[in-house]
Amino acid sequence: MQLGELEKQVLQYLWNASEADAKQVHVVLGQSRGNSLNTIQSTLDRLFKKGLLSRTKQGHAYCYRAKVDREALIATLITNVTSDFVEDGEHSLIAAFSSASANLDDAQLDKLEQLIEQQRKLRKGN
Amino acid sequence: MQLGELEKQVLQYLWNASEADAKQVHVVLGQSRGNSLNTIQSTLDRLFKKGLLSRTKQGHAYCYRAKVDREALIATLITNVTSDFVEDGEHSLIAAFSSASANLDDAQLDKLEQLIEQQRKLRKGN
DNA sequence: CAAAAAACCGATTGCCTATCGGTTTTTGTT
DNA sequence: AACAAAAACCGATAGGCAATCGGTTTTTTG
Repeated sequence: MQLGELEKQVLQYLWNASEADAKQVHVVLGQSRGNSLNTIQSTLDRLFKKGLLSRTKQGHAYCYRAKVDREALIATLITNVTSDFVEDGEHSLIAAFSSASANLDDAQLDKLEQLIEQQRKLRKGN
Repeated sequence: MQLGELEKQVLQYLWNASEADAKQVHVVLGQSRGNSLNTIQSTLDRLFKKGLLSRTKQGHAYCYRAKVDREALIATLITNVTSDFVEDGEHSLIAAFSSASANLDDAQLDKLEQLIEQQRKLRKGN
């Protein structure tokens, strides 16, 4: 799945705003970029069709919400872009880590280890 | 940077073959997919221009080699696709792990931890 | 130097985002 | 119910990139 510039900005916006209709998004993004309300509407619709947003009729207009959070989207994008290069049984994140680990600083390594521990504890509980 | 289907296959091929000219790639990939030699040549050229392959005149024809290995490419792709979503100082892998950790099985968690350790040792050495 | 091989150029197709104009459908108001 | 305004929807166009080749130019080699 390919994301365009405007689509990314809309997503960012909705992660902050939690919800908004086309008009609101237009005021913030469209205005500054010089887009018409229509362009914003199309973009919201495209994101909706891609399953990245959910929407509900809120009286007058559709009210959009991000359906995936930032972390989940990042994970999806990584999987998509790497899947053709990853072997069976190999998880793309792990393959990715193998290649990117040198770019992580010590603090980030700590953080990751910490997240792993957290995940382990979570499992024991179940 | 966007990679097409054929481009990916060519890369995979070169990671295994270590080096090859258009003709050789064509025999293996083009034949089965029904591409002309020309298509293969264009693709090799496109990958070369993208900096993913290097080439040298080997007597008669260009001899291509992968300039980046699988892991490095994966790392690059991940960075590209996620860069708009990660904050300064944050690494996309860690953001991704936060959301994907639940999908990793125990063995994979082990593996990851192991890789972290390995990376740590590597650093102490320097 | 001439034939064959390889490289290069340019055009076409297909897919996807961005962008809007214009039409239809909904809503909210008399 | 009737209408005007708002919102949604449809369809078209432009731009970017991969895939695909035909055809021409340049190299190589006998």
